[in-house]
Amino acid sequence: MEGVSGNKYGGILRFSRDDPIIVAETGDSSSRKPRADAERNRLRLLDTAKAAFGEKGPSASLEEIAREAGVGIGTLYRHFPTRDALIEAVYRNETMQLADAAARLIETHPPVKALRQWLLLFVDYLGTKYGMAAVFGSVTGGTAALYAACNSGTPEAIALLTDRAVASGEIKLDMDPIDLLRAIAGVASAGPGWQDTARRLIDILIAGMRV
Amino acid sequence: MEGVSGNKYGGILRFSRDDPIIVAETGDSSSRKPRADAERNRLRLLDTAKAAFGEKGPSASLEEIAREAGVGIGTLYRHFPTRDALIEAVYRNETMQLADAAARLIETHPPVKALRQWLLLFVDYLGTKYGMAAVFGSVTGGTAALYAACNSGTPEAIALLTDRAVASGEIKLDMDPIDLLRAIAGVASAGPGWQDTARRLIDILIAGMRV
DNA sequence: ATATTAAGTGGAGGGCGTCTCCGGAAATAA
DNA sequence: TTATTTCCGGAGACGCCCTCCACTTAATAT
Repeated sequence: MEGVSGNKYGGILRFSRDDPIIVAETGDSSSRKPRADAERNRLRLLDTAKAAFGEKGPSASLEEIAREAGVGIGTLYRHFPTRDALIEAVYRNETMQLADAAARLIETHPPVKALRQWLLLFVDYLGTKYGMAAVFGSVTGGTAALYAACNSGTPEAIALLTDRAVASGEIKLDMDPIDLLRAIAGVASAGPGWQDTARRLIDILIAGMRV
Repeated sequence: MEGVSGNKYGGILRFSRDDPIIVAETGDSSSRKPRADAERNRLRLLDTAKAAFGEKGPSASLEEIAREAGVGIGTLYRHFPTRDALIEAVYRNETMQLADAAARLIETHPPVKALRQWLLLFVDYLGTKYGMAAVFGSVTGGTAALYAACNSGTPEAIALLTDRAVASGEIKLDMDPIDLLRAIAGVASAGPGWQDTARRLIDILIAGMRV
């Protein structure tokens, strides 16, 4: 499992180092002000990458992304040393909305209904972002990419929802709740109409978790 | 649907001796006996590819497969014009065992138990064939590969099982049963220990389908 | 305004993959 | 054996990943 050295994407199976991405001006006092062109290029790359992943899935060509963004391939790699880093950066913003929605649903809905509602939102979300769905089922990206894409509050969001529902005594769940998302994303590889299937699956899952 | 259409060479996708499906024998009596070395190479390729997919997933290098099989890359492409064609050929035999198991379970177990038992078998199967699990969630291969890998009786097998369970009035299911497999395969992208998760998921699914 | 300097740029290049093409080898039929 | 047909196999064109480093340029110091 770990020894897969023949992988053509050298960095894919490595976990990303801690967060080079968030700018977070935590007073690193000594240094000079960051260059303006660097940040500009970073944003251009993110924009282009988002579009590319959206329409070609997570294995879109990085060279092409750089070309379309009008920067050299070296610049892309400087900003995002691995494909995972780029994917993570792209979807970080995106998935934050899901996390926010979770907080809102918790305040306005009873436990199980909130959970169900959020899962439905998750399906909608996968629907609007083809690349996103692919990331979840990705083989190329594997676990690393999955975790990366999730590290924006999604695990916490669903954990919050399921914990509350469990605490209310209405459901029981003896597995990592993120696997519910994996299961849902699993049907996203089906053809058109998968969203209906996904929604039915949600109801099955919730019914199956009820005590 | 459009994916596998690269079949410009006739008859390439013919399968081995006891395959009643494709052979179809439409009186091409005019031609000579197929060459022995061709069939030999085809089998060597299948063997090697099975091993390669098993340990490196469905994106294993075709060049390496050809090299290990001791044939030229051209020969590989002659027999299997696309990666999907090779994957399909490899897993056709494999999945037939699952279909057989379904028939057996139907005769020896009550409806729901048979279904559950078969799903557990499916998990075991994914476990022994890493490549197999990857195929289900594959992006590279996409839908085409998925369908290809499934076209060996797996859809029929699970349809049989679920139909029987539904007919018995014990469960209800308003979706393509193959999506149950997709959901299960979805958690296979998780890290080590995913098999336990998958088994718990099965129980949740079955509980959720109960009327 | 000019010099200084370190961060940032971009593309050439090596390695590996996919896929096509076709001259030549090999097996079958006569 | 010879003729005919099928099949082999690797060279070659091209794409992608990723590294490396000579050069550029924005931010500072003078």
